[in-house]
Amino acid sequence: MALNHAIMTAMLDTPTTGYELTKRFDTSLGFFWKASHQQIYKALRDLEQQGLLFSEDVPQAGKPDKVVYQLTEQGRQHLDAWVLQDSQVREAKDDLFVKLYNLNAHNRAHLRQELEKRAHSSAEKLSLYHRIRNRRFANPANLPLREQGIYCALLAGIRHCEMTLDWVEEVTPLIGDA
Amino acid sequence: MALNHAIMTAMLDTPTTGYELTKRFDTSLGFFWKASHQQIYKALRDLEQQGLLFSEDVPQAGKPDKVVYQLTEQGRQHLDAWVLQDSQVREAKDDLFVKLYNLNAHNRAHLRQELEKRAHSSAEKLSLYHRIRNRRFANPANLPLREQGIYCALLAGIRHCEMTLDWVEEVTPLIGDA
DNA sequence: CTGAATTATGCAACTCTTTGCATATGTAAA
DNA sequence: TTTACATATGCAAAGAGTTGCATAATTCAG
Repeated sequence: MALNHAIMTAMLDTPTTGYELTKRFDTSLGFFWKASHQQIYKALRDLEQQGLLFSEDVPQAGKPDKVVYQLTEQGRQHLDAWVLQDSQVREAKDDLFVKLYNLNAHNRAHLRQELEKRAHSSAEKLSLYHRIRNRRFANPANLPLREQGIYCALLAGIRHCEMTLDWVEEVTPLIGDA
Repeated sequence: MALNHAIMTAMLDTPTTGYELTKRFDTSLGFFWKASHQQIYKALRDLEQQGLLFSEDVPQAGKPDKVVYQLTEQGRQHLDAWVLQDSQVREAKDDLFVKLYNLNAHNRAHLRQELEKRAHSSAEKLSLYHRIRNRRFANPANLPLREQGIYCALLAGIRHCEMTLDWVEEVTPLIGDA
């Protein structure tokens, strides 16, 4: 159950609320692990019950009150131990490839559009990744080790987007008819 | 529920048993969509109940009897319609990236090993993909359209493996300490 | 003939994810 | 002042996937 570990990872530095996590899971770590707010709030409660997090109710003026969670020492140890476990690769499941197996004259125009959409969203994400790299990783060699790890993940994201763009450019003519 | 569609896709050409599908989901379509035999047999029964497949019991000599499923006309139409729907991109969830966010002096050696393992399995898969390309797609321009679609998917697989190999090579020194 | 492997299928429990619905407070614009 | 938006949290049902267990026929090696 890596969602729990992703959540704990997101809390390594700073105590956080479910709401903030939800937003962060749309960026940064969220590039590699998506989760809905329903999942997150549930996971936070579960993790607290397991003693891996603890929470404080924080009343706020001008906003609804919030619940701030942070890692316990046990949580930190649990996370450390998890990182040292072997990870099994869970292959991506992607509709688009299944659909490509169905390519025919009747759906080729649609599938070309899907490829374009894919390229478009890759291009957008790529430019976001570039902005992050320029802002946060301008001089990667001098970063603390953990930041380097995050940088490695970012580089994977960048490469993935670039690959998708190249691939779409390569295969669009194969699908042809435009 | 794209598993159902993946199964129907795998049956476009030939009637098939759950057992054969299970094996095929370790290759070909299975590169892009994994499923266990428990999932597959269940899905086959469900699809038959929905009228998208129909089955024949085939007694065999020298082996246990089998149940051969094939697409109904309704199933074919359903699949066609599904291909024309917009597909939402379900991002890959990958432990390894979450773990990289936890990089520290204590786990760097382990994470370097994980990267190596990843590179190794990518290299293996890549050589398998190359074999498939040479055997089945030596002259892609002359293939029927549907085969071209399959070829596009294969090219994505190839690029993905290559990307992974390049990425591991790039980031291994960043993790360093070896 | 016994035990292992292959072919062939299935149930049940559990975990994980998605989807739809729900609630409550406060701010800012129309 | 009504409406929309952002903040902040949650329940419940359904769908999808994993894991463990189970069965049964046949072949083949030892």
